[in-house]
Amino acid sequence: MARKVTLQTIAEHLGVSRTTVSNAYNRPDQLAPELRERVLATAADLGYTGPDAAARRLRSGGREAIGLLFTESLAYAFNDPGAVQFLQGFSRATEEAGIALLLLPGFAGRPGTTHRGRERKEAVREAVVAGFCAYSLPVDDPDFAAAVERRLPLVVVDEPRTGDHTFVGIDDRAGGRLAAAHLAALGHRRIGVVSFRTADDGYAGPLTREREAVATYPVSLARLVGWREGLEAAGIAWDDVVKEERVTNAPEEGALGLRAVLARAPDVTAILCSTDQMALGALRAAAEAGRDDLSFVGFDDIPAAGALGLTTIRQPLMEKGLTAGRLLVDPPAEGAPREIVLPVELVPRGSTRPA
Amino acid sequence: MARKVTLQTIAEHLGVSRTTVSNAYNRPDQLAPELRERVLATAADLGYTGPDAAARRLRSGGREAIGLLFTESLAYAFNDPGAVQFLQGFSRATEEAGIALLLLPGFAGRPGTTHRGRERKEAVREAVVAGFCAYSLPVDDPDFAAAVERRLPLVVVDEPRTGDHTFVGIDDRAGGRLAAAHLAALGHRRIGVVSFRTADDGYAGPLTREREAVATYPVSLARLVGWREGLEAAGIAWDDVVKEERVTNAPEEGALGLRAVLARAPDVTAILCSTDQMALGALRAAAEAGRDDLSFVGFDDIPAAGALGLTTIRQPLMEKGLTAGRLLVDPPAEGAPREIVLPVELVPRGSTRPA
DNA sequence: ACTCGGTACTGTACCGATCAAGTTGATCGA
DNA sequence: TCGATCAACTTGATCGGTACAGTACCGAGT
Repeated sequence: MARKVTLQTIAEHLGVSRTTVSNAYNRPDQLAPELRERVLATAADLGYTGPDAAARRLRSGGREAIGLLFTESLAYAFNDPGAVQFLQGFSRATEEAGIALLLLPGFAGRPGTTHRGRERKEAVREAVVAGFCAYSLPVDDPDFAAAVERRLPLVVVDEPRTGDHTFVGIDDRAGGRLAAAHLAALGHRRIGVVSFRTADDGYAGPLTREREAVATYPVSLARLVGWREGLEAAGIAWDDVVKEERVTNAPEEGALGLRAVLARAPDVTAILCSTDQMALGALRAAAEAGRDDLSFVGFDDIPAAGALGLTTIRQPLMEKGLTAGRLLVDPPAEGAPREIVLPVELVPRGSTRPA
Repeated sequence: MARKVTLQTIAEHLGVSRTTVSNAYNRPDQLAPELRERVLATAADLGYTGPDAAARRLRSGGREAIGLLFTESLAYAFNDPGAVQFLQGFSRATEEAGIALLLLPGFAGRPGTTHRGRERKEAVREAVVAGFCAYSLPVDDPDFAAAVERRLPLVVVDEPRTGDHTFVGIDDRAGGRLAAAHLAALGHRRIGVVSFRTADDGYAGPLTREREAVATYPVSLARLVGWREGLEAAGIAWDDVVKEERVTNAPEEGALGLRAVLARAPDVTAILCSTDQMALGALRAAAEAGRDDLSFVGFDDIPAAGALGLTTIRQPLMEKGLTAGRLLVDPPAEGAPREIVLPVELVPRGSTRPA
């Protein structure tokens, strides 16, 4: 294959120096307009794609992008209203600073790749960024480890809350308690739970104590614990609660979860869901099954929750993104890592009624 | 300020060579585990952030990201369901190739920046990417010009369709005709139009022939032309149509547009909207004004359109993204630029009724 | 005793540009 | 006529790494 076209190639073609060619691009006032034209023309001829961005960055610096690491595939993230809201806030922060946003590929990988291939880890190592944001990654995520290794400014959103890194999130446990207390106050005693996955093993089915014990998704777990505390405070035993775990945060999964709960315990009167997305699916599945007597509480308060009257625990999704973004755009001076916990709040709507 | 910490710094501290330190990171098998530990330890001490990504990329290559350029601010894009759907498809393509996605900052800029500052142009020049996708940019966009200058693989989505670059889009004009013909077929004769902006001058108000003439947003214009052709084919004069132009693609703007139309022509029976987002706002405003006699047709078929029963022109948003992404992930061999036009289709729903 | 192979490192060139400090030759004011 | 100024380039160093080709040393095989 022919040698790569560089400034040098063009310089030789024209019998001028590299620097002159460089100036044609970066300092038009430094050379004769006529020569500049010729440089640009031969550059076009030779298929030169302009000064190599990596090289010029090495020499001259320039503001760097911020890398963003998602739980799952990007394609999934864009399907998750919560993630999109987060991105909206986050991008506002980077944008205000004139900084680009590098979305790292998720584990979708190319066909032959294993679950979480090395590709993504490589991508993390190669990313030309000034810092990373890890959005809701499980505790044992190897990509998160790769990001930590880069030793760049790092902000963790939601999980994994290591204590060693700047953190932005909410008090999921308190949110869970609010949701459970709300149902209990309405007189519900037979409760079902549709939970987001607790670990990355693809399991779907009854959520056992054993699974709770080894959970690698702290947010899922914290919500579970919150529910438990809220229910127990009202005298409802956790073991009497019918719990179903599903894999992804999508309406269809919520629907499946609800059906599983109803199959095991047709007498439940209220359902706690890990997320609004799942709750909305469960809501629809309940309607389809003719069970419009059920109450539902979600979590997150995505826009659709308001539109469809879902009672939920609100968390400030956009603000979370904005806060995380700002922490990366100009990282605070050294010191103890900051941990920012944003408030949650119960938003009662039509989906919950007295038992 | 102290000299920047590099491989060299660490090498000197330990009395070993640069290469050895480099190997500690990249080829652990090339040195004694014990030494490697020491290298990593002093690196940590000195606050070394690991081998510089730009430098290593310069020397060793590595797969590069794809840059994405949006119409407006990123924060806005994430608020636009159409853009999000596009992103979903696009990211699936890049992800399958294990490539990262670089979202370039929009013109939100930092406080002191002018409308479309140089910052963004700089960002385009500095972006370490293998190619660009321009998503729905106006014809005179300077950032688009900057991207063209980079002479990297470039795919234009929707606009500006230059003829010189690979293009992915739809036949907006045909879509417009379908929408107009649908209303005409239902017997509507007094029609109102709520249009997305035709130029980047911040204008909002009646959409005149003069503005149509100087439009810099070809998609807006094509939809207008399509409506016109469709209506004229049914014997409705374009000048009799009450047209209002609004700035951004958001529900509130659609609501404002509708109110303006009704103020000028309370006797309209149907409304054509440039986008579903605007149509949904208009729909709500109509309900608020007690005008539930009006028919509405949108454009795009975003998810919410289905949920709220809006008649619309469907375009395959996700597929558009997927197609554009694939064209960038492995660019087709040289040759005439490809122009891919995806199909549109009328989706009749509850928002249109006979006059 | 001598080659052989392997381990653990070193030295130097080079990646593709930009930068700071020259070098030229032409123009110009006094 | 002479030095000063300026426009239009060139030279060599440098950015922070990695690749590649050694070198030095050591234990094993014959």
